[in-house]
Amino acid sequence: MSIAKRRLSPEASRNMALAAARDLLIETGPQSVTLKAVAARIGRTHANLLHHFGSASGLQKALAAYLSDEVCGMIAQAILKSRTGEGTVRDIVDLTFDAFDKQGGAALWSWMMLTGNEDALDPIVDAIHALVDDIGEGGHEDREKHDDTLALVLMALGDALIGDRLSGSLGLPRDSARDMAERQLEDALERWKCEHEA
Amino acid sequence: MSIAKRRLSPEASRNMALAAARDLLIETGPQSVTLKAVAARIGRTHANLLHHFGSASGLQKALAAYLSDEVCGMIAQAILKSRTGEGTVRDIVDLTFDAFDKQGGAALWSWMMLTGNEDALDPIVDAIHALVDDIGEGGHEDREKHDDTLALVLMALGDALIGDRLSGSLGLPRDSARDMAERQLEDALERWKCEHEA
DNA sequence: CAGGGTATTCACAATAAGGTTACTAACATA
DNA sequence: TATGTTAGTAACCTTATTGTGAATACCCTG
Repeated sequence: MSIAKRRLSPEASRNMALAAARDLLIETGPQSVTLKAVAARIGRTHANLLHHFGSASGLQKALAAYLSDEVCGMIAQAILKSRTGEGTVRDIVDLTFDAFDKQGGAALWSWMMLTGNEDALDPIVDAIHALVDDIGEGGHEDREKHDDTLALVLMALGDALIGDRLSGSLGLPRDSARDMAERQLEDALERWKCEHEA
Repeated sequence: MSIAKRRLSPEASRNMALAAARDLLIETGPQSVTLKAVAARIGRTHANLLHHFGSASGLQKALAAYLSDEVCGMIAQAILKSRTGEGTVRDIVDLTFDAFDKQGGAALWSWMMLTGNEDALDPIVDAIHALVDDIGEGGHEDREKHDDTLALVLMALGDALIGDRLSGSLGLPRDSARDMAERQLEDALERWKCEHEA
């Protein structure tokens, strides 16, 4: 993870730190994303991170932007692929769920909300905005589809947080939520197709 | 909130503390549910809470149990009412969403998950289990319905955490998620009715 | 009323996190 | 080579939170 000994460029240093912070977030949860822990991962001191990010919440905000870009980029790809027929609806569902689950989106986002660090949420919201703009080429179809986007994202977030525990408790297989989301999204697309042809 | 000066019974003391902790959780988020802050609310010292709950995580676990009972009780009532025709599907949706949103369920639950305090989740899962058992009198219809329960709860959790921010960003009214959940739940009930009659 | 149990507090310690300041040393450039 | 800029560090501070142990003061029961 940490190779270079010293005197990295500011950008390289920041990127190393952000990657380490992301890994830490995914592995051990948001509470362990501290200046000291992140610094230790890249062989630096916590004072060094303060030098680069200004403050602890500065690091968090940068991490939010970093993660949002990474994740929204992947989702955008999946949606574009599904549009040209290369990908399926299930791909979109899986990527969205993974973004929140395996890639730490849920941990980060809900942590920001719960700790009231709402500034750090701006880059996330911006990224989603860009993603939605990216997808809806026109503008006529958007409003109806946004309902389904909302439902998909909310389920993905909820599933990442408590899906494991809850589905287990209900006696359901682990990917029930994904199945549900897929079904609902397909219904919505079909409904939209019908209306579009009429 | 705090009237009695001293020497409450252990039970009364615990209940006062838990109610204060719940209010604190709802008003200012889980991070502010500290021994000191809760103690201040009821005119006690943090050492006193340690005496009653053993440790900080003991308090959290007790709070989880307290909240789960409160919340699941309300939902159970709504479901039973809807069954006798006194209540609507929307009532179930609203109560579930409120349980996570206004009553602090989302903050508490996701906090427990994110901080890895999974022991504290047991009472929540137990309460949900009891709720589900309570509702499904038979056993034949359960498995199909559990899918919809899962989707409802996941959306409610997600909505409580980021619904405000996300629906705003998508240009949707604040209760879009509730509308979606209501629609999906009604579809599910109708589907189940058809199958049941056949 | 005396006594014991215990709810409650006080004073203190330990830890961990963010932050500040002054210093060192690498790199670019004149 | 001299010099300014800045990545990086070490040492310290402040604060918040959890936790401990001894000491009080209340209340019930004998």
